[in-house]
Amino acid sequence: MASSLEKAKQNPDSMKAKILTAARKIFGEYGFHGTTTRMIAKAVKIDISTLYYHWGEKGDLYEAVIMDVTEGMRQKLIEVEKMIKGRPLEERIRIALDEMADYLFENPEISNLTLFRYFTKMRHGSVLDFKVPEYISDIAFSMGLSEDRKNVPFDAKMKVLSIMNAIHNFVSGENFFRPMMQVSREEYIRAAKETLKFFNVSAFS
Amino acid sequence: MASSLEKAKQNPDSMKAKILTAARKIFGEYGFHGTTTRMIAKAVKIDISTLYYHWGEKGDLYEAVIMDVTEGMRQKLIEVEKMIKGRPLEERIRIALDEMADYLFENPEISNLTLFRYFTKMRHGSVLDFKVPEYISDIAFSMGLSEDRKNVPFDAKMKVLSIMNAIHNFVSGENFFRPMMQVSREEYIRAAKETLKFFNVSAFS
DNA sequence: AAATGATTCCATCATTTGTTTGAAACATCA
DNA sequence: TGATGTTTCAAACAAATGATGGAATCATTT
Repeated sequence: MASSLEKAKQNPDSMKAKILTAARKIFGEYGFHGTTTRMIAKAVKIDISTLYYHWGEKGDLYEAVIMDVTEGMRQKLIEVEKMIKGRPLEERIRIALDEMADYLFENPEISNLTLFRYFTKMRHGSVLDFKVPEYISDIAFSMGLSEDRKNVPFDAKMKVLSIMNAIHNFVSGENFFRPMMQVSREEYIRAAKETLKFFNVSAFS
Repeated sequence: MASSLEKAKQNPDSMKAKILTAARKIFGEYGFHGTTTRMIAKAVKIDISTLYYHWGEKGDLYEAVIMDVTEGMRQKLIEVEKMIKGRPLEERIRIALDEMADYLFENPEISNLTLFRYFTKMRHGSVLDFKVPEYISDIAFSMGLSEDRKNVPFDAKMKVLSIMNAIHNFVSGENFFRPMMQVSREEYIRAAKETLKFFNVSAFS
């Protein structure tokens, strides 16, 4: 399925991979409709037809981007789950929030694209909305909100959604919020993390 | 400034107002770039040139929409502030969350448009990013997070942002999250409110 | 070196999209 | 009624955008 994507990621210097990387960033900033194939081609400094040669139509490239960031998140979540295994709850929460925030602040397109997907209607209905439910359940289980990894209660899922979105909000909102607060990036990230902990640590105690 | 908008809102049956209402909804669903003037015209069942006759260019209509929803939020917040005045903190939080959630679930375009604005770059830089800081500060003050209405500490603003965005997330995310949870709208709204209270009540105690 | 296949670009097309023009329909009021 | 101003629509335009064909370039193999 993702063999085209996988091949592209194997060598990050390949044209296909470079296009994907640029597309990730630009789709993340402007959204699907706000992005033109020409914008992406320009960023990679190639002709637009080269882009089409490698990825086909715009929608296919977008789909590849979504799969790419989804896979990145999945990997990171597995990594974090290993880090926190066995520790006491409060520590688990603190570490997980820290790690996820760092990861997303370094890759803000992930948050952007994720929120885009949650909140925007695609003009031609997107046929690509699987997988989210999966890792929401995984996180819920990993946080001890559910006995059963597969059958996670509705309320637990809502909590996980709330936490994940809160992180995404601070990451994606940086460009809007930070100028309005007039703080440095470091200060902003520090405060975002603290705010996240403020709400989450007290809630799970 | 908004006299054109005000005039339109005076008579909700006026063509100008009908266009505005449709624009609110469609811009909310598809975002600025995802919306075409033709989509809006079609929704109102008028010719596209009639739309231009009343509102001028797309960007101006969008701006009017943003001002409209912003004003709606401001009004609602004033209303809520009056309702909760003098009550104990926990009650204030519960009522405020309930009220704001109800209001936004009834007017989801507000949440959509708000989040869009926070997270999306406009291709031609939007010159319209005032006012948000204002009412963030107002809420912080009203919640007792700041002594001074005008000079609200950074961390308090971050908390308010976090709360407001959490509500917006559930409202705007309904179309994505609810099918994935397989619950009714009522059930979803109930759970959203409970989740909001779960995080916020414990945090402020 | 020649042949083959892969990659890139230039030029171009068809559609969509933002916007305008000008004439018709409608309303208002002298 | 007729004249004047307002609102509406059909038609058109220019620019932007998604997409493609074909020639040129580059790389690889024989």
